[in-house]
Amino acid sequence: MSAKKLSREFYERADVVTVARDLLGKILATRIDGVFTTSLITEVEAYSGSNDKACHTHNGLRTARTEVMYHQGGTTYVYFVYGMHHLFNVVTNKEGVADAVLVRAVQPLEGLEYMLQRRKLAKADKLLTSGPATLCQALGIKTKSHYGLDLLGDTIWIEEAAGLAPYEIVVSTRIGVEYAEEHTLKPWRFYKAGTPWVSKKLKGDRLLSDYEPSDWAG
DNA sequence: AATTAGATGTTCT
DNA sequence: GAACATCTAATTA
Repeated sequence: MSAKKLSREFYERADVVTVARDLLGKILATRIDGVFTTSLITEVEAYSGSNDKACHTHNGLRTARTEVMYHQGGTTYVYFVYGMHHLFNVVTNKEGVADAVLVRAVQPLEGLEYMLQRRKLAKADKLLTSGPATLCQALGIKTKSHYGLDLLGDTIWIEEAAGLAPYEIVVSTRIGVEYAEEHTLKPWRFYKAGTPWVSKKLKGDRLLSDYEPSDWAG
């Protein structure tokens, strides 16, 4: 593989929405429990500490759970929800600013048989890794050992994809944040157009090239 | 095809 | 004690 890890500067950029969009089409690699996997990032959501009621660090909330969101860009933020699921996030922005990108779906590449094994599935369809909790299962990501890791390290990292065909991006509202009031309908979710590796498609989703901010007004 | 219910435990009020 | 960046199986049509 002639792959190149994304730089610290990539993650530390100030606009988390832009970083989220740029993470689409990158390679997410893990070496966990002796198993190497790679996958293509196909769906993401941005969460902003400074202006987003859906974000765990809204209002500067700083607790044991959210601590790593304040670390430098390129750190992993893995947390446990609903009593049974782990979700994987990429911390962005500079140290002290708590933004993150939730990875919601990936397309399996290498290590497919191990992903199937971990998910106890027989076939590699979208059930395998389309959804923030299922992809963590498939990749072996767990809160305890994978919280606060450096993405420039060698357990979980993200690479530039080589020779990727051009693709369009879909803009959408985020999933499962109905409690976030005026931020519920913000267009901060992105996925690769046409791919089956997406958790959900919503009415109102639009190609980025056709997107008008007024589409989500009101 | 679309909707609903139940599982489960950590975190924050 | 309530809420939770979810998934799956079961139910309704």
